[in-house]
Amino acid sequence: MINGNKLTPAEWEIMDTVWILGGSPSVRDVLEHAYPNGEKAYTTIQTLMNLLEKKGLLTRKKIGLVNFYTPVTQREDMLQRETEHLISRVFRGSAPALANFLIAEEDLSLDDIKNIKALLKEKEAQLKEK
Amino acid sequence: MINGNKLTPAEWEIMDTVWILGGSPSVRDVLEHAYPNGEKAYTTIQTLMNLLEKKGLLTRKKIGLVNFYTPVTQREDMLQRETEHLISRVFRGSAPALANFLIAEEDLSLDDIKNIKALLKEKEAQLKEK
DNA sequence: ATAACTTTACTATAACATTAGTAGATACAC
DNA sequence: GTGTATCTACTAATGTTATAGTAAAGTTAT
Repeated sequence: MINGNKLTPAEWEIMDTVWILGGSPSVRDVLEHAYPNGEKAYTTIQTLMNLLEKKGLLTRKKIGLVNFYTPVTQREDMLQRETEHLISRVFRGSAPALANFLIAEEDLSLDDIKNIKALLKEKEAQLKEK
Repeated sequence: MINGNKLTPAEWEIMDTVWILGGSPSVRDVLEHAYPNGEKAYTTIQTLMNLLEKKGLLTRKKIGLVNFYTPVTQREDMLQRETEHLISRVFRGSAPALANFLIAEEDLSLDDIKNIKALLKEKEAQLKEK
């Protein structure tokens, strides 16, 4: 979990791009992938990525002139973190409440439901095993 | 959905307290419920609640000396808004992805699973009906 | 070896979020 | 009716996030 720093929206966009690109992208890599039409300045991304290094979410290594940034966590860790944040803040700490809400309010197809059911079955078996 | 303004954490705390209290609480009501040990100053809450009025999330009505603030939206609208925000930002727009993650990664009890199954069954019936 | 380009490090600024102080009005207890 | 407390409206200070400019250094193509 690295540390308690919450990712800001701009930071999340950067991290997500880094994860999508995979490996150790440079500032330019991220810029071109995330903002292909110059929506943000090169130096903006640079500043943010250096900030993310300071926060411990990226490490960087200079090769020749260029810095390459490697993510410290997996994207999955962030899913966890963000989901738990939603649950605690909005669903008052209840994961089932979020699950219920999802099923009741979000558009799920019959296929989706089938998948979820299968997953539940698995999970159930797992739990009973103990 | 009122408008595009995203609730900040401090604002969310206020709104949540207003919803919990129900009706049309005053600044003092919110302060005492949310920060019973003087964690924040009266005027801080006041400022925030007036801001929330400006943003269109609360309306206020002065009775005698005191302002009473009424929420414009239901808490459920916010659940929706926040959940969809998470889905789009973190789960790349896929509600089923969040559902899967929830089941796989969050601690659900056998009872929880039973409940979810029941809900799914209902939803399924609903979908097939059409 | 110089001009054009890229990258870095550093700095600046603007916007937004958070917190709270102060002055003046009103209410109330006595 | 005067003192105490409460509330409002207004304003200010501080912190955080987001954006980008500039100067200097490295790279490359001619």
